[in-house]
Amino acid sequence: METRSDNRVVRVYEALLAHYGPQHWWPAETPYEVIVGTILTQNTAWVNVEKAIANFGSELRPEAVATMNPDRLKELIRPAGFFNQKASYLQTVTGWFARYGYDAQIIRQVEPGRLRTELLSLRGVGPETADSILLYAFGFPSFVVDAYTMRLCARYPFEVGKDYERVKAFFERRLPVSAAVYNSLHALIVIHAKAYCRRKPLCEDCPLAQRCERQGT
DNA sequence: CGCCAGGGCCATA
DNA sequence: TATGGCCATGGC
Repeated sequence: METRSDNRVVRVYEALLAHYGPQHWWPAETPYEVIVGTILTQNTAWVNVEKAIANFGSELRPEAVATMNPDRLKELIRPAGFFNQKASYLQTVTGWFARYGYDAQIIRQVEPGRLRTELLSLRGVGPETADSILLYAFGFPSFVVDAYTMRLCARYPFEVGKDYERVKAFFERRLPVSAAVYNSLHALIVIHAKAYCRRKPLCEDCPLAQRCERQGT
């Protein structure tokens, strides 16, 4: 098991960075908006999340969502799909945020492992959502693994299984402990997947073409 | 039309 | 541990 001596992950990162340019996520104004986005985007196209986010108007604040009528909340997030469960999930994670006074600065003082455990205990927050909140809402160096990351691993190929925690550790062991790097690489993986996923011609110019067995998808 | 998107929960074996 | 059904909308 190579780790630091294994720079394949860094090479992929550098190739994607050179091809697509620096990425800075998450598209949101506040940490709470990131949290809302992580729930709404679960198995959902981002364009639909944007519609739902827009419906909130000035009520995209934890204080407003916490006390909002569930039926009204469902109506606001309807475009994002799965609105029955997601309305419940949103109020649950908002309740978690309330434990810290809705204060991102306070949360940033807490040990991230403890926050991760708390988040994972919430109904509606799985590993990807928890890591997205830690990384993109609060800036902790917690690498996010999503379906695109799994595909990259399978096709590049990186020989790591499909267990979430194993894949997460695989990347974290091979990258500098840096929220900026984790943020950038996850964003690049998604950008890359969107660019090449399900394209007919398949990528002659794919930045990973040298090693990627089956380009595209 | 059918497919699926920046998942997660739950029941079943 | 590991599948499979389920949730729901909108773009293509």
